[in-house]
Amino acid sequence: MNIYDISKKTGVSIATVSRVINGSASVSEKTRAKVLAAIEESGYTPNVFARGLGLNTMKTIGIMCADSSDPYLARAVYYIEQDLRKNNYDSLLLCTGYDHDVKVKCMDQLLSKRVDAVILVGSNYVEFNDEMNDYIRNAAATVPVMLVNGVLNAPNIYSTLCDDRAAIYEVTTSFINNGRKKLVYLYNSRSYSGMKKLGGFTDALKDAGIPIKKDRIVFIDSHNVSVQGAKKIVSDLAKKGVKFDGIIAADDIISVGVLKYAKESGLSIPDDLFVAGYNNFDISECCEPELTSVDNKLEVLCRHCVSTLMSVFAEDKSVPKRTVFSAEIVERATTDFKIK
Amino acid sequence: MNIYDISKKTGVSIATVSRVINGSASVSEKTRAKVLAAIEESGYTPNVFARGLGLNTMKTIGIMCADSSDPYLARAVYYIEQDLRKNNYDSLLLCTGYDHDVKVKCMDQLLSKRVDAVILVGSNYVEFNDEMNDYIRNAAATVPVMLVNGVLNAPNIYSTLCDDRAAIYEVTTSFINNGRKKLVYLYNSRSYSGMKKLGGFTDALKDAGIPIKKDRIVFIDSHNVSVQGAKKIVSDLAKKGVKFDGIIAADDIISVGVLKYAKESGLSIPDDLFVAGYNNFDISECCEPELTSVDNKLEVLCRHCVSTLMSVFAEDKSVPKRTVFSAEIVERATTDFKIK
DNA sequence: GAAGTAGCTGTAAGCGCTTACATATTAAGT
DNA sequence: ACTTAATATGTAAGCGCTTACAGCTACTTC
Repeated sequence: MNIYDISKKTGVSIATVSRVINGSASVSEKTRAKVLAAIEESGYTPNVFARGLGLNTMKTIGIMCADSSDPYLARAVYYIEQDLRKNNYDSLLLCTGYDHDVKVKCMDQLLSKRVDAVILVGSNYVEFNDEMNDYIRNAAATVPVMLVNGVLNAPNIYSTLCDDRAAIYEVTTSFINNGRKKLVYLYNSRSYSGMKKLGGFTDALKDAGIPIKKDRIVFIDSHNVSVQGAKKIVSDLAKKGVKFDGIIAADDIISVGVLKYAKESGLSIPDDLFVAGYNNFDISECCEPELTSVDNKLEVLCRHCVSTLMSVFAEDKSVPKRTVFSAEIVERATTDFKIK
Repeated sequence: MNIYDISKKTGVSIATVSRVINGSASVSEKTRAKVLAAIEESGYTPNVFARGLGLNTMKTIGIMCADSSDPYLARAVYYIEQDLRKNNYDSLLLCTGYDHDVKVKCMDQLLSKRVDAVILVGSNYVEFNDEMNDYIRNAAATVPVMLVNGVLNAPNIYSTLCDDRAAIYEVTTSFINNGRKKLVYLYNSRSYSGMKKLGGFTDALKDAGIPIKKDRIVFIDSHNVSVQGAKKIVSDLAKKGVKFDGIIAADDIISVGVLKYAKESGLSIPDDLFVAGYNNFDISECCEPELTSVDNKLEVLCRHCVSTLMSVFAEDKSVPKRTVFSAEIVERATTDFKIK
């Protein structure tokens, strides 16, 4: 069952059938109707490979994310896939992990599949070390590259992101305004966005005239990013004699570890300790007490990313290269911000 | 840059280049090396569309899941994508939602993309009403269909699943053996697997000689499957005068709602109330007290599904049509099973 | 040394579609 | 009725690859 069958069935040439399929103009209404009826009746679907050969596109977008089982990234993938499909694009998903070489390899793989664009989901793709971003710039020479939560200034690269720095700055300032001066920051990513967040924390301290101490800024490597891992790290910190009355974490799961530590060591939250997380996951509502967190507007970012991509495809010249949204602080029971 | 360029560069015909690319035999070592070197040097990648036209496959598998932002399904997608890629297959992801018509449409879309197989992830694809499963059987006429957590007996359909019925039976029996007789079962899916779980619950009651009461078996529709939604449902149940000393839920998130209700109404867990969930999500470790749950071996299922698919591709005649794994009950602080 | 054989390699015919260009049809203007 | 332009359709040349088949070379074997 191919285009020739439809051609025979209707008595028109395959060119006309093709025109109908592609919605091209200059086909008479009568012919169009006849062809569509034949297609409908026979259940014919054009062969995508042949189509791809001719059009050099298969209406497929490559989505790269480090780990689609991460609730944050999973949600992003979901939103993106939904919106892409609404626009008649399919999604080729690659979970790359956090290793740079794997990312590069995956990018090659996507490009070799001739995807129409690549969407990089998550702040971990744009490295702070800019040389490592060459693979993204190279890709952009072939297809548009969309960054969700990452920034890279180069032709054909578009960014949609959330002002993470401002959000952490605000959280930190709220802690300070409520008398919490012994602050600890726990972070798990040295990506562009990870460093921005960290900057938000240190800037807030600076602006409040609080000295920045190295041992209060703790990096947690990926295999310790779990409830138990984070709990142990806070516990170790306390054992080392570090005092704290407020802990801000770059990811909710880390904060939950902090809560578990607090419970175990009899700390009362929020009286003895303020805790805030980031991402506003489901878990921030599941834990006890419920967690103050930063909602970084993932759905907004993702939808905007897709709509931007569609504008790029439409060769809309006024497409913004970078769009920044504001995060929203969702206060729950682990903090008590009297002063705003 | 195409196969002709490589042909020119090496002085062999395109047929030979093609043979090298496809690893076909009967190419001399010398020629092979020369061609590979040229490919390497020029960074040539075969055009997948042309390849697809010739071979009628693009080494792409369609993955359908209702909602990749659901932590359970997200993890499944992750495992499957990983394993598929290890086997040089790419993943075309479609999040279909729970609406039957959308599922059917998505299946068509996948088939029209000429995927090499379809993997349906999640128990919601196989409907208890068997007529509704025709779309799956039809698909299986074209490509192998793999079910993760679903069963359908038809040619070219392969199932990998977990014995959910046995798991719920065991949990329920453990509740009963510990003196909990006023049990409530909360479920959110009438899929094949959902009905099996429910059967596990009722069978356990039957075998223990406990009468089954309708108002203790509560269906929660999808928009109430959330912490707050579940909390309200339990609260309403209590208001209606239903007494309970044990609640078993078909999903962890529902159980967390139960915990929130218990806290609010001053119930002590596990003394006043046993609670068990299902799926053993991250959240079961985040909530307070930590949740007893059923680990249904998702990773095992997914990896087995992919390896089965590879066997199907290899035309291995001894591929099992159905493989059942046992779930594992992970006891945490919301129950206290003295007797096993 | 002729004939047969095994191992490589090349030729060319598709795969099913798109589209530039040529041609046929129709409508409009005089 | 006759030209001109606009519209509708057909023809055929690709797109870049795979692969059946044919052809060539270099060995055997008697």
